[in-house]
Amino acid sequence: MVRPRQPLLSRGRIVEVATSIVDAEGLDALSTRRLARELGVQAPSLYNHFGTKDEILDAIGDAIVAAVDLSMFGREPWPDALLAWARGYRAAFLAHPNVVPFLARGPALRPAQLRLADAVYGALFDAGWPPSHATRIGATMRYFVAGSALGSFALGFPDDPSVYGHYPHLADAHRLREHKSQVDDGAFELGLTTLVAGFVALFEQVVVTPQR
Amino acid sequence: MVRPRQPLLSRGRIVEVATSIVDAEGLDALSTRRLARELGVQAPSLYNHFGTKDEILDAIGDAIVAAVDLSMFGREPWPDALLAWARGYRAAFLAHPNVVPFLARGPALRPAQLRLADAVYGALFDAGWPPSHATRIGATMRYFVAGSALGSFALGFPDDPSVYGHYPHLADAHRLREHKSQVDDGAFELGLTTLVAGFVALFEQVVVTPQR
DNA sequence: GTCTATACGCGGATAGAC
DNA sequence: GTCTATCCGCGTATAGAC
Repeated sequence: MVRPRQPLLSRGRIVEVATSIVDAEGLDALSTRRLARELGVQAPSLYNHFGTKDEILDAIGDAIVAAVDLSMFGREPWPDALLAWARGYRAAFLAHPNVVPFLARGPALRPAQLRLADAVYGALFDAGWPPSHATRIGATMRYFVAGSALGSFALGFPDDPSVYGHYPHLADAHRLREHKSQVDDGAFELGLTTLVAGFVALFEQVVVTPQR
Repeated sequence: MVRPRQPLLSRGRIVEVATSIVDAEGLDALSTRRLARELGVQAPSLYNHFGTKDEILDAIGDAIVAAVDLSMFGREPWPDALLAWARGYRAAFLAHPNVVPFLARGPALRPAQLRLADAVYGALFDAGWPPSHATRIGATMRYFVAGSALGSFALGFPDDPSVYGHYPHLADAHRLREHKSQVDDGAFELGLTTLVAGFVALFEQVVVTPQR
């Protein structure tokens, strides 16, 4: 093969192709050899741009989080901003469901996460929430959004009715898969609106009328 | 080696030792060869009891979920039962934090999950919730508990202050790790009590006074 | 600084003997 | 039901060509 004058690889191109492989065929399909082949290159060449395979996966995760819209913070009242942000955050995860299990592997230095935390925390703080409340509300929201993106609730139930013989209350559970989006989206909206409404009520107690 | 009359292996013993390896050293430390060595056996012998390594991991996950206490359902009013169950569910996950990323891989046929879903859904249905609400409340709770068990919020923030130079609102974020339990437990309790309180209010609207 | 060629050790898994 | 022998793909280290 003729060696081109311009580099064949760049971090951006590697992340792009890696994301498409994971999206199409899952995390296990992403090997360094496979990725290199699709990039027209040999596997060790990747190590000129990333130290390890995990760093490539971290970069994929970072790109996904970086795509989350944060523009509502500071432009809308904090409860509306929280709602819009959470919906966008979940949508960004659901666009790359195969990556989510990797994101669950634990904390990593992903700059986009810090930008996001800064925006959420900052909006709550600027609205008048005490720091400890702002932190906990941000964490609570992340727990909920991450959990809802993590795996479909409906898909956890096989559509074979015979599975449910010994579970008296699950006689209709085999139909959950058919109504996947109603179930999953409905549960997300129920939880989201319940949380934000609760925070609005708490705001009244903690910030607006803190005296007895 | 002398061939023993009694089988050396059983599913239970395999799962037990595999769990201890994962708990002590993480998911990556669990290889079939390592597991076999600790069981006093050669790696391929494991395949007489499990079809793949993933089946072993599924069995670990199932054992963890099976340990979640469900006895409060039917014994306590549904809001109290939900609170107690959610705390126990999270505690069961936090007792085996290294397994959680595997559980995030998606739904699998894990019988203990069905038993759990049956208990939660049944308690809500018996309390008077319409099926669609009972389903969504169960899913919402699972999202939240799974998300909060998935990864510490506090540990996502490095304790090196210099990281936060460009994030105006995160000037004190390097101290989050010190207060890990306050942050993580506090956020869990905030979200949990907010959700259940919201469901109690909704119950009033949907079930107690559905007219007008 | 970027890519190729080669190689090491370990992983999951299978086939067949006992 | 467990063993031995073996296969193949994996992440990645290293050396050297350009």
